[in-house]
Amino acid sequence: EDSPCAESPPESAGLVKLDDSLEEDLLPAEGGVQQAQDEFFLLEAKRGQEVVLAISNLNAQETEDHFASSQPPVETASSPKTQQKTKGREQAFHCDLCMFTTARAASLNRHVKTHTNERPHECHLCLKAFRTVTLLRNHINTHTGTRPHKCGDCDMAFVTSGELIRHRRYRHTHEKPFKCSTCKYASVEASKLKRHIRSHTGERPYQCHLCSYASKDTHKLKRHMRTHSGEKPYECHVCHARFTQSGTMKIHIVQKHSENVPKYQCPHCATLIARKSDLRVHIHNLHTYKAAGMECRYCPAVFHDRYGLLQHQKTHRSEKKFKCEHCSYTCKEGRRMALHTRTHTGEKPFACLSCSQRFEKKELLSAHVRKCHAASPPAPAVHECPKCRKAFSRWANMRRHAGKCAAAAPGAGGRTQARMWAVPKEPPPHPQEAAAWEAEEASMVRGDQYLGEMTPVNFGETTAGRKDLDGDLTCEMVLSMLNE
DNA sequence: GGAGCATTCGCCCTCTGCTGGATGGGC
DNA sequence: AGCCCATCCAGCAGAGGGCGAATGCTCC
Ligand SMILES: [Zn+2]
Ligand SMILES: [Zn+2]
Ligand SMILES: [Zn+2]
Ligand SMILES: [Zn+2]
Ligand SMILES: [Zn+2]
Repeated sequence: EDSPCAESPPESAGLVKLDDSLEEDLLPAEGGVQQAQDEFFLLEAKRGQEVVLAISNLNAQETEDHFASSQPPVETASSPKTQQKTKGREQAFHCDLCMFTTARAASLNRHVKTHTNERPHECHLCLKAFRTVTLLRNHINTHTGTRPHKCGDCDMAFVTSGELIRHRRYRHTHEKPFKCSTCKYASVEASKLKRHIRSHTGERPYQCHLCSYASKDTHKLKRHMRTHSGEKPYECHVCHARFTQSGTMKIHIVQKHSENVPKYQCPHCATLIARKSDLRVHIHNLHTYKAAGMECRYCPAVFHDRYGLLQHQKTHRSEKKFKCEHCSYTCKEGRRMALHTRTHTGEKPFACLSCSQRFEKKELLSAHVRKCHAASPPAPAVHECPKCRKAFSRWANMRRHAGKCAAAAPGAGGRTQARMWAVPKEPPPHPQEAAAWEAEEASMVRGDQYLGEMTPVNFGETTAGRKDLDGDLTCEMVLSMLNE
């Protein structure tokens, strides 16, 4: 019901960015294999084992999840969970109505009640019913707003003690008992570690039934489904444009409906660019060393970065070195002068194949063909990348893509089909997006030296201008400045 | 049989970053 | 009069954080 049309709650105020990620002194990869044994082992040895086993258990646990969940997102794994209760000699108790199995009769009895929906304890305020009085009491507390377990460090309060403990770990103590055995990630909840481990294994258990996409968690699949349904749940409250994701709308509002829009300053030229990723594109296209030199259009000078080339070419602006010997026409390019000379010589190199008329310029010929020999007018004009066969509506955009496509799949021989979500067989170590940032060849500028510096600059402003960008102005700070 | 924990499920949020269509100015 | 291309922009997927509630389990 509450359509997420409006702003996000000012939740991000207390956004403690990284800071305390001082990365300790744990040795990185090699020493980190077993780094998990620390004081936690002493306190909770049992859970420590679970954590260490997390990766190898993942598959079995996952199939269990599918059994347990009401609608399994993927039907593929009908793998048996037979082995799990074979530990004891006592026989297992099976539920007749579902796959539930347990070693204790009492547990089975309790479980069966979940099928019968037997809920003797009814709320007198909303008529909802519950299995036990504890659950009823907790429910009534949500009506009355009584949350007996209050946090001592903030003003939040909770119905159960477990919720309070978890809250304090998230917000105050930052205790993260579940540690990844292959990297430094740690989480408050086991499910978060499980989700994280999928980024190591590449496992994607949640398969879209309409396309080849599969995701690593349910929310991403749900979000993906909007690409099939066309649903756009988020609406800009100013111009009523709609968006598929909240973050996209947020960027829209900042960029279109607020003044003093934050910009990112290129560290190599005066260009200001609205989006950080576009600044990356800018740096990649204009400030990256190209082994093959590029020659100035007007003189023999050669450059290895496009920005230098463009700057240089501007210095030719007022020159007119080429003068037509038949008229007063002047220009600065020999190539262009050659075209002009045709107007005097009458040369018409472009012939129409249909009617043998000849034209002096290519544009004239194509205009003629359009007008006189228009067979099928529209011709949607699909341009295909020669390397990956992906189709583009515009030639220029295809070229832009093809340039990267070469670098992206160097040895693949040219058959990197569109973008397959089939589970990668050999999982990438840790597909951090920042990796794509590397320039393919020796770049004039080393990529990593920007990542920390690309802070937006607020301009058109008195003191917050571009000089005091001494590294500490984060995007969040700028945005909060804009909000008042 | 509860009470009182722990564990799991489910939902929703934010931040991040790349991609390619669209646009507009320069040549 | 077009082409090129740098930038704008929305689409969309990546990772992770936080909470409410159901379910499981152990002990009394
Ligand atoms: Zn608190
Ligand atoms: Zn990890
Ligand atoms: Zn799909
Ligand atoms: Zn708007
Ligand atoms: Zn620049």
